[in-house]
Amino acid sequence: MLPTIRDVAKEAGVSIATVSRVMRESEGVRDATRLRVLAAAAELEYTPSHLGRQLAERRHAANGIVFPDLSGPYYAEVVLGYEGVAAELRRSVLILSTHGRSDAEDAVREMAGRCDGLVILGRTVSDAAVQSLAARGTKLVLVARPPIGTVDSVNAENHASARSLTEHLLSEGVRSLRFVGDPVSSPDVAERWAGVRDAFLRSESDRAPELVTVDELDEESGAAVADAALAADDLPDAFVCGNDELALGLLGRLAAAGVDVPGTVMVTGWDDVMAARYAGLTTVRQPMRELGATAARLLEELIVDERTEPRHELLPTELVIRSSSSTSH
Amino acid sequence: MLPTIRDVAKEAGVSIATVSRVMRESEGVRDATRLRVLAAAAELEYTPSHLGRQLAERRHAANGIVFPDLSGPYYAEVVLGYEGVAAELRRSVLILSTHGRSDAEDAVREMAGRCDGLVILGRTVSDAAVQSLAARGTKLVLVARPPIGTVDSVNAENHASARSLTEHLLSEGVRSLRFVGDPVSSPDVAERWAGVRDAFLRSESDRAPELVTVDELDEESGAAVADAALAADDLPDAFVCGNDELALGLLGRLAAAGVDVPGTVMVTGWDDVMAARYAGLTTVRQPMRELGATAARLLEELIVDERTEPRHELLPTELVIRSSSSTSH
DNA sequence: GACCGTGATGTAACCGGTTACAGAAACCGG
DNA sequence: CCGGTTTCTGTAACCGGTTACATCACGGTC
Repeated sequence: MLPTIRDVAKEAGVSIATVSRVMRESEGVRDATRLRVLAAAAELEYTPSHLGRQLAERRHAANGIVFPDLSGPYYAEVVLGYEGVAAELRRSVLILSTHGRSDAEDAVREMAGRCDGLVILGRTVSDAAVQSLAARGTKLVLVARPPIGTVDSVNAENHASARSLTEHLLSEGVRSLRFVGDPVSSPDVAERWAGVRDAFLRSESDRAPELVTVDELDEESGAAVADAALAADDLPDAFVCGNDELALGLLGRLAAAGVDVPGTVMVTGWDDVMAARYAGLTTVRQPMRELGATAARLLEELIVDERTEPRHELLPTELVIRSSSSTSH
Repeated sequence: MLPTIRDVAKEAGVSIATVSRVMRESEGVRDATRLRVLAAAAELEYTPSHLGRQLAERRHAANGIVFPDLSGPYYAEVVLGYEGVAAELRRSVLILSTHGRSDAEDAVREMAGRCDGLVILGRTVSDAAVQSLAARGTKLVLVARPPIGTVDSVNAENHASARSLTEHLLSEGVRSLRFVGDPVSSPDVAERWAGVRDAFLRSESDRAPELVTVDELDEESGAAVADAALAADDLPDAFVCGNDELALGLLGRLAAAGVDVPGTVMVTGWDDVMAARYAGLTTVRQPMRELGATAARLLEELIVDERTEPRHELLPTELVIRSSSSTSH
């Protein structure tokens, strides 16, 4: 059994209140007493229990972050950005992946009970669950998800970059475009699709852009889309994918089939994950770390400053043109 | 203020002990009473406080995982593998990156005070710190780090795959080899370098393998190594890198300089991160997720079963030959 | 020498649960 | 209808800290 504050008090011949004051570095303890307590604490290798302290102070000094499914590089980067700032603020970080689990909302609620605040990435929990957490006073920041009620949010700009991307493709001679993604499960993807469609329709293109819905935003799904298109001998001028992993999967399958990219078909992704650079994939760069870091700062404000008026951050993105959509790169 | 067990007791007209029994689903509560308590709990939207519960039970139902620096894809994967299993076991997961911080050991100790057990990746904390945690009774599992005392460990096999890799390179005609990495800060890298050197020396090669030490195992360092070699006009037949990120950085710079890979120089990495596939990088695949998952299971055994004899797991690896070291791929 | 103010320390209530043990209620057979 | 079980519920101590308030010792002042 680890030593408690009472053991130290007995060892030093003082009361537990004095030990507490010394450990918390409060004022009003005589130097002689302080040294005696410190000596006793060192002797017993005493460290104050977080549990006792947290219960008395009614705070956790810990925040949580919830992310979906078996996150690829995108979420990992966001979480790392978050962790960096949280650690600076001397807060512990709890993570929770809702991967597949049907009891995700329970798990989130459970985590809320261990934290002073929560960051929620994407559509991991229902709007109703977010509302109910907020109603119970849980401090919340949403990332990659549109604001709900008066809950803070951090998002990357999607519309403008969707327009730039589409205009780039049009200027490269693209006349038919197929968007790959799942606008329902990912708010980001929904905005991207809307932005691409609008920009495409605004041009004098002959065909409306198509939408191919996939279940998961991963390489496998991208490969499946490529297979289907190859089997039907139905390739558009460009595949615009909702994220890089879809695009990479698609690209790999097209290359295996000997299709000329970008000659026959162009492919673009979104996020600019590390692999995109090496695959020569045109994409839209998101500040992934910065998304997490910003969320951590907003959450801290909510907890420490008791800020009440909501804030919504929109971080800039950047079109990155590579060889998968351009002959000059 | 959130409702407490006393509020529910008053609302239901019972004692707090009864409420506790109902919430814990203990035996021996009459159905009529149980329903009354559940109704009161629902009415007040009561959820038991983790803090109070944990203090009374003297357990956290949470584990921590410590990883170095601002981890690239490798650590992210290990953490995800860990999280998946921990969540199944209904344990919360705390993460801590020791990135640069000089007070890393304090932070780890702090985290130990919040958890029932800890997984430590790589050389994030000193051997002495590990020993001292173990001595205080903290349940520990080391990953990607050789065993210390009687502390559990999980590692990927390095020697055999280092030999396979080296033999592959020799069979491709490599006569001079330069290893890139930091054997001091990473035990894995140290083993890899030792394995490569041994295998290379055992052949009838004319030159001993060289070692180039870098500060960080990232793309930037790899690029710097390439730059230095190019500037000195001193390219070996093969760069064998301690991880994929070094290799990718190196590869990118060589490609930019118009050097023929694998014709003029071959490049290999380690880990098989996602980007390695798209860069055509020869590497050694590690079961990254499985490393984390195994660590989670070992830790659970330590905590639940009070197992005392240490276990050391060695997970298999696999040589993956791609175009960066082979003309036939 | 009595009085008072100040600063150091101790006492005890409290944070929100769990649980050993005591006590009450319900049930049983005779 | 009574005593003995059995089953349910309540009381109170405890987990390990924090902190408001009481107390006490001490030094200074008149």
